[in-house]
Amino acid sequence: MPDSEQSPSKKERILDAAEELFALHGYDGVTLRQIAQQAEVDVALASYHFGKKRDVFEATFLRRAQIINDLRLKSLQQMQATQGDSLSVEDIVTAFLKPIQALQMNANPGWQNYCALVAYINSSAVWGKELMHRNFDPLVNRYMTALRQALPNATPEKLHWCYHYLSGALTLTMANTGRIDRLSEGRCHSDDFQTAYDLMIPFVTQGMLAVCGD
Amino acid sequence: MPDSEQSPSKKERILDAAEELFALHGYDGVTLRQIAQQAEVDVALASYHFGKKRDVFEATFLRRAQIINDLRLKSLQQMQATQGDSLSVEDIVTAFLKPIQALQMNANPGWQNYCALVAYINSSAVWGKELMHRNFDPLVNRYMTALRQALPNATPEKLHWCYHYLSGALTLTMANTGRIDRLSEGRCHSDDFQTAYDLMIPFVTQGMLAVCGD
DNA sequence: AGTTAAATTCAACAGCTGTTGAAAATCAAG
DNA sequence: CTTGATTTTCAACAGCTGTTGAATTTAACT
Repeated sequence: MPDSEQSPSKKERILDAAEELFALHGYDGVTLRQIAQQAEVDVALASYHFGKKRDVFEATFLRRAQIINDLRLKSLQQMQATQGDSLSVEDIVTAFLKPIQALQMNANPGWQNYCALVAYINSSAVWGKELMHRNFDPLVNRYMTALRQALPNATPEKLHWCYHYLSGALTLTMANTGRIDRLSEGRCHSDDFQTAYDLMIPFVTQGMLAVCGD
Repeated sequence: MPDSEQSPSKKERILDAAEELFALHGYDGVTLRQIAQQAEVDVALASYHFGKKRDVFEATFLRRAQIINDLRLKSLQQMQATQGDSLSVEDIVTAFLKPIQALQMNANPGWQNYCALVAYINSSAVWGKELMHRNFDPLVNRYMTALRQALPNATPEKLHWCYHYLSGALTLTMANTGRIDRLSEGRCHSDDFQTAYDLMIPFVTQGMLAVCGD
């Protein structure tokens, strides 16, 4: 049963609605009834398909997580194929950020909502971080390995803190909160992902070299 | 009526409890009854003192906002007094980050909770950002002015994006989520603010110079 | 068409939510 | 102590919450 060119099933509509609402208001700021209403579906259907409310949230998170991981893995491998086996810091940072930039510039609004959802989970202090650890950290460790090779004199501690800063800048950008629009009085736009990521690459690259370089 | 060396009033206990719980679970993840229970106070007292639930949240946010602004303003002025009128990028970044580092390393746990609360608001996509704009952006603009002088060839757009990256790295650090502990398998600690901010300064400084330097 | 399973809705539940008006307690001042 | 104001509690409200079991519709297959 091909699902291309086909209106999304009710099950998928529930995840679409959950994706948007959870990203905007967080886990506790959304009710199953709001999700059902936006998906034009009965309240009980979410429980039937996914179980408890937390399972709805997890299903929303898991639906696209593997796709992002695959894109980022391919991005790193392709960079290694074209640039040789020893990558520069800029190569690694570029490989890490470009897939996210492409997703957020995508016409499909689902990916924008999903990126904001991941940002919400990443900056959440409670149970959400366990989801991040299980689903994203294995891939992040591949990038950490590449960084260790590009910066052989750096301590693991410094490398992790540098990734932490990258993660923070990336998270706030993915969250797409509109803060920069206000602060810059309209000169910058939260959804100008072209500029956001193109400038983030040299920023993070030189930051890492400053902290971890020889 | 002096309030030093005096056990905190019930009104203050409510704000202390709200500070901790809102920082941990977000606005919708906390009920007035939970706040009242932690403050060992009746439910209705929060409404009596502050009004609606949103007013409790705003009061929690406003209680310490001006103190942070004053500290940061003094920090910038002191840097200008000692370093002369033309500050380096590193001076400005240092003046911006050091007060927060001091607050989070403070023995008073209230400030740690408050820093996490500010991080929550800053990465929230909804009404919270208005609070940030009104209470923090005036001070941030003073720092932006200093940065414009230190980087005269940078466009305002690039400068704002650089501050955005700084803000992201800072927000994730203030949030103190424990993510870095997991990813680094115990090598780094979210609450090692000494290392966190000492490394953030060169990271952000060189990032800004790379994007906005000549 | 008939049968079986899956998908979807309906109806209802016990429990919790923010909020408020009245009662009670505490405090300040004469 | 009496008075009046402020603070704190009590009790209750209407409305919303997640969840579930039964009923109904839709789909799949013979």
